[in-house]
Amino acid sequence: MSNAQWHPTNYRTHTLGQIQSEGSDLIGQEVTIAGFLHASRGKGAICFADLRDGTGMTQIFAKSDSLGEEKLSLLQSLNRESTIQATGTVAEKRPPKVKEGETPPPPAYEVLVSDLHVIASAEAPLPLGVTDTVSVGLDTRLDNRFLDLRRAHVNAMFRLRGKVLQYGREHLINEGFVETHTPKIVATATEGGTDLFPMQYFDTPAYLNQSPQLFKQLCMSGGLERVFEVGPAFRAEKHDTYRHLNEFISFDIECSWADDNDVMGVLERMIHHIWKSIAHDDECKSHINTINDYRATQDEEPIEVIVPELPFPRVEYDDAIRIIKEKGGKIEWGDDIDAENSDLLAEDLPQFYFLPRWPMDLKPFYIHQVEGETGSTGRQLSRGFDLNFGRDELTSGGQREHRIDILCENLKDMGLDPEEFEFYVAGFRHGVPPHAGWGLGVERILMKLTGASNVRETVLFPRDRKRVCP
RNA sequence: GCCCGUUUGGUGUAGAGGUUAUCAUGCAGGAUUGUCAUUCCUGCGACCCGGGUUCAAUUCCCGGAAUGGGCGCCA
Repeated sequence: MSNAQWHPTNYRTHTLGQIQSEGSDLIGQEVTIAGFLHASRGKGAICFADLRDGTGMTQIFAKSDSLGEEKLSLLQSLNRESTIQATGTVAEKRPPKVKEGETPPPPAYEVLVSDLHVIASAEAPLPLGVTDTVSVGLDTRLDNRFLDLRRAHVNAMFRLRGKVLQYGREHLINEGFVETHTPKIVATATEGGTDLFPMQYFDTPAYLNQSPQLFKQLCMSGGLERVFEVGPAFRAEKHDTYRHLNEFISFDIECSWADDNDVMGVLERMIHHIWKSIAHDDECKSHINTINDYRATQDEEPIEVIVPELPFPRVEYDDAIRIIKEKGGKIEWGDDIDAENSDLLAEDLPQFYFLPRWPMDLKPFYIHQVEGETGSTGRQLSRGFDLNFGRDELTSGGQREHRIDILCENLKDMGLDPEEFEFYVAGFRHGVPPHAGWGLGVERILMKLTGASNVRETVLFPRDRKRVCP
């Protein structure tokens, strides 16, 4: 299952995955394994128990003559999900009976146990069943997330999340980006567009940062050339939807000597790399299969990793408005494109698509504008863009305003005081490269990859309007 | 913030103004079994809170709380 190198630990000589993958070489050998008691069968003179760890499953087989009466009945009386350590010899499992015409499964291996220790017994009943066929409400699941995570398809989701981040990082590093971290505790108020969580920083009022935006830009002024950051962003919006969280992880980049088109290129190449790598990674394929096995029990269509073609379609704002109007959507030039109108737009766009050249009025003060670039109504366009998938916005980005006089004007136009942003504005006073960047919602891209219909599925311990615990 | 829905064993559900409150899963006990999320038998366990209408409310009405969905805003 995993390409990782598993060294023996104090509690086990082999992982359960190793018992299966290296089983033919281990036959007759004594091993010590450990795991969760997934299921057990047999209350008589013998007992079969399935053990599960982070690498796979293995059956242990216990008989009174090899394990002893006392430990056999201990195993038989143990509640499922208890953790145990077992020692015994590896053997090939007897193949299961198969119906005529069916192909027998590949050989599997089991451990004939000679010794057993209960590490931590599980209380019954479980707040939610790890192997139960009954479905469980999201709230119950999140209240008992540690147990929910033991379910195979939920576990697979978070292993895929790690892979998305890994391949994303890998790509950006290959394009010369340096991983950075910017502060999450900030003194200035909002850069616009959202409410912030206030907090007390010793004697000074402060906030949790809504994005690394302003600091990424200072890195450009600092000559770091190309930076990326994977970190939390906090928004105090009281939204309650399938796609919003009050704490989410943003995959952010900022790139010097580049415009909006240049960083759209970085973004589509990175997403292409992530999708392609996942489609070719055996571990990822197995996670996708696990998710699809679960989806089948819920009568949901299987998910498929379709590597998107490069370049992604680009639909400029001006054209988007025209297309939406042609399709009968209610919208005027200058309006934001809401979810319903995005549905109309996405009818002819199966996967990712860029929406470049938004009206300057709809974009934050730090977005660049090129004089003379106006839309069909004659109003000023910006070098800001979105990346959508279907109705959902995954990324917001653009070329940044590096001209200090225009930057200060933009601040004033949006009702902000340049003096409050002095720490930021100062970065433009002593030479600065033209630069561009974007922020990608990790949870949202994971939703697209895994078919999750709620963003909370993609976060271990989601923070939403009603939940700060666990 | 606005609109709509839901709330029944540990979990997920069915249902009705008067029922022994359904089913599955789980749990307990027993039988069986080189099993394959074992099979079979027996048992255990529930109507969100407050007020109102009624002879009678878990069921109808009002309020609250919790929860699900849609919208706005955003990533």
